[in-house]
Amino acid sequence: MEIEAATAPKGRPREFCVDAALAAALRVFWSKGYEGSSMADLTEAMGITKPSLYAAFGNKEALFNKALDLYELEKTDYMRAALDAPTARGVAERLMHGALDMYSCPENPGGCLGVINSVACGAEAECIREAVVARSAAAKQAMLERFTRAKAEGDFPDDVDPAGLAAFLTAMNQGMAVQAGAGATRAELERLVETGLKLWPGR
Amino acid sequence: MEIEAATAPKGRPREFCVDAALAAALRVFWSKGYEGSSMADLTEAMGITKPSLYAAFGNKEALFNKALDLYELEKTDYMRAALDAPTARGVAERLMHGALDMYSCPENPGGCLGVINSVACGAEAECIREAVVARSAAAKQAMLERFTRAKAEGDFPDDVDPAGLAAFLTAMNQGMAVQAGAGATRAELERLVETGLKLWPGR
DNA sequence: CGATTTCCATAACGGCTGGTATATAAGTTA
DNA sequence: TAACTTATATACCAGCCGTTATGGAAATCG
Repeated sequence: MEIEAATAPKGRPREFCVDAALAAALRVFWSKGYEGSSMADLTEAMGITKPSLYAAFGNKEALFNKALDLYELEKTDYMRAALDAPTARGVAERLMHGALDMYSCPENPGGCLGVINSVACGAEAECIREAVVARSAAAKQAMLERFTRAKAEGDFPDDVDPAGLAAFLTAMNQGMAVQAGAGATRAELERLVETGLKLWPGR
Repeated sequence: MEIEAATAPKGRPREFCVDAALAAALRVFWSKGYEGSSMADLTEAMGITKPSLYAAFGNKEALFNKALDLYELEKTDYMRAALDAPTARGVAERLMHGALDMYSCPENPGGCLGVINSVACGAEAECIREAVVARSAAAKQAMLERFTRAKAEGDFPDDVDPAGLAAFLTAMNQGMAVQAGAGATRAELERLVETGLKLWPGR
């Protein structure tokens, strides 16, 4: 019956924290990409051995997908929050500033996990790529819907279309990610954001 | 003495065309990235065996650098041409349309060789990454100088700075590359370019 | 012609890849 | 205590990685 949380894990309890290990794995994937991260890199960073990793997470691909879930959960929630801004300009501001904070946070690896793993890869990582691309497509779709509403509400002129604006904002985010991954300083990214917002239509 | 071109290659002549093989190698690197391209992939696409490859090009890294030279030479010369446009807006137009044509040409692999290999990689490909990043930094620097001149010539308002504009255009290019690599259609990229040019300051 | 030089093809190298089989340690339940 | 269940540690697997040694084929030079 056991309605309460399972208080009796029958066998020997594991000696490591699954969440902490997953967070460590995320950092590795984030800085080296899926293909560039070897199992040796991962186990060393996670502080566990290979059998423990396989028992807890399945395999490398499953581990990546769980790391991707974690990434979306705690690293890109600024995106969801941004879409709640009252105006299209507010959305753009929150989105760019959120990206800026994330990409220039010294505790994070440079760049964006999604961009890193969606550009190109060998044959065996193709399914990873597809998974990542699908997620970013969903994000772009949400932006498109938000801007369609914004246009109906008169947030920007008639001669700019919502799809173009969504693609534009996505491109700015991706460009920031690439430049951050290439070693751009926070000041440089700030200039980029400032320029992008200066060019943003309306207000 | 031999002032004329060497007409007497002493030993057995090679049976393949070096330029064609290099072009084939470029396509592989361009679609799979440096790490994702195995020697087997390369030799198969180039139609030669591994010893021939090593004799003609050195090793994988040297082959990549030569492919990168070829890429810059014949795939990104639109960038150099763009900087010669009479106005900053002309530069932006040529740059974006040039990128659009290249990224949506069905004969090319999707994406940008530079972006693909500058985002992240394992330890052994770090030197490749640095080489690619250095080149794109040079391109950005050329753009910065062009826009500094443009500002002096009054091509755009005082409240936008040349560095920001260079970073912005670079970001647009990188965003297009990422989206093209993720499977965006030409129509989608056209919308992105159109929007970007609509937001461009002045005129 | 013979000698020399270079290229091609086969096959192998050590090392690393992601993934496991086996044995032992560390807990719980009875 | 004995029986059971699960985690850990070591060692290992087949397969691929980039790279190279070896042996023979094809050209020019003397």
